[in-house]
Amino acid sequence: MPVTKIGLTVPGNAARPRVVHEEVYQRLRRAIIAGQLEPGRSVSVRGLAAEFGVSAMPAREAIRQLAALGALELTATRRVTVARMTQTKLREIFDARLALEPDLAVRALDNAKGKTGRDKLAAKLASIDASLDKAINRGDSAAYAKLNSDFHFTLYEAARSPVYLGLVESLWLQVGPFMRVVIGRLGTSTLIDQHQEAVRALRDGDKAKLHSAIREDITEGMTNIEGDEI
Amino acid sequence: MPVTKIGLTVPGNAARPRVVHEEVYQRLRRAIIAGQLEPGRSVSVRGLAAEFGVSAMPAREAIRQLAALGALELTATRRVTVARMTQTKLREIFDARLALEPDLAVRALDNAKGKTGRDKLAAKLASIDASLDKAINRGDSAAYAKLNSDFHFTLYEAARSPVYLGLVESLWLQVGPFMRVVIGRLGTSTLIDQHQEAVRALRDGDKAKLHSAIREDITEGMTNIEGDEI
DNA sequence: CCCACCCGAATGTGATCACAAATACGATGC
DNA sequence: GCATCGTATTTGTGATCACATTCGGGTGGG
Repeated sequence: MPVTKIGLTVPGNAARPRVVHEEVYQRLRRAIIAGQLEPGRSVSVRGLAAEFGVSAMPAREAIRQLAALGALELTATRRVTVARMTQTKLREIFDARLALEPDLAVRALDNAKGKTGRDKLAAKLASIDASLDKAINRGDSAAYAKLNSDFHFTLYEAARSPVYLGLVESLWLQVGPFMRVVIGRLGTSTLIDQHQEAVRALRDGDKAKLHSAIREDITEGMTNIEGDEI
Repeated sequence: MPVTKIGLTVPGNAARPRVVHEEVYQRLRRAIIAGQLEPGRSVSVRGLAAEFGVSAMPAREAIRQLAALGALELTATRRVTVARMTQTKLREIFDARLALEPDLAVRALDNAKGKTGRDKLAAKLASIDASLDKAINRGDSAAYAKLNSDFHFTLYEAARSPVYLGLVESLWLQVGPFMRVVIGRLGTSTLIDQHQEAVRALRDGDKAKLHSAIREDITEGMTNIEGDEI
């Protein structure tokens, strides 16, 4: 029976994703990176479809993509869950982040056109960092997680290095859900803000300092978690 | 209605209960890494399904996964092709490889239990390398590409570092198709075998030497390509 | 001879159905 | 009260269909 369901292509819908599965993928991806999904939480095709008000197909494709990137885990019985964390895996992720993200930040600096370009990017980052500080002060760990990812990826996207960016995104997708839990457990009080150092280095065009600031930021996050229960 | 009774679940089936889309994904993935697919070649759902003798669904899922990893490119019109290469992208991939693969090789060394463990792995690698030399001597660029990927991933898989491995696989998936073209164009005569150095370092347990051997191997591949037509 | 147009074939996407396996949960027996 | 079993529900997977869009190839006009 032909149905020809309408409503999928809304007339006023000028939004970027012209396909439904892409929209589902992007929303789920952002939610995971921002730490809005609890590790181990079950993600089902039909459940996701219902939550987004779409049919099963787009949900299946979004899940398949995120599973390929390591954000979702496939259990032995084909069930799909938000990736859980282990000590060794966490160590690996941080090592890989250290190997990639400082370089990516420097690429962003190299890519910024002149002092004005650097200042423009620095201003954007400083704005995010200001909101981040507010989130810290009010102990809002959810907002913290989201703004922290915003800060890093605003910087990284300025590098215009799609390959590197893809690798780093994959790492954040794997660690995102767990970070949310950890931040919520630790509270935000112990977090020292390394971002200002990075913004300053960006303004000054100081590659070495920017590199070490990002490295410090990652290392700090690691030491805060290390030895924690998983 | 009593349906699932004992006996329907095959008792002796300890082998991983594979699913069709997984099988399609693995075969296509291996083909891409080994450089068996020409860049820019169109990959259609129905075409892939027909080639593997399956229906459209498994083909769709395999394509979606490989697209998420950057192995397949989605054109503006939704068509899917094997990823093409650009100079900047190539440079990025090699930089990322340099940032990850030498460390991953050292992890494999660390992970090998004692001298016997290292010798066992080294023997396996030496065996692959011997086949690789034969491929070089007879100018078989297709076999060269496959054996080269076999050598590297045999080493990398021994690291038992799934996160790192996933990142590196993504890089090889992106560069694989292009490597095949380049190797075919250059011929294999100019290729110096850096693998023996790596095998020796592995036997000796010399981390620094292994690190530099892998680094050299990657750099060499890069210099052979650099300035080439893309 | 070349270019634009047009029509049939191919393709991606979404929707829906069938089926087997796994899970959840309540009933049953001890 | 507790363990065990059976049933109902949920779930992943594969298959197939409908439809709009895009591609390819040939034709007609210049």
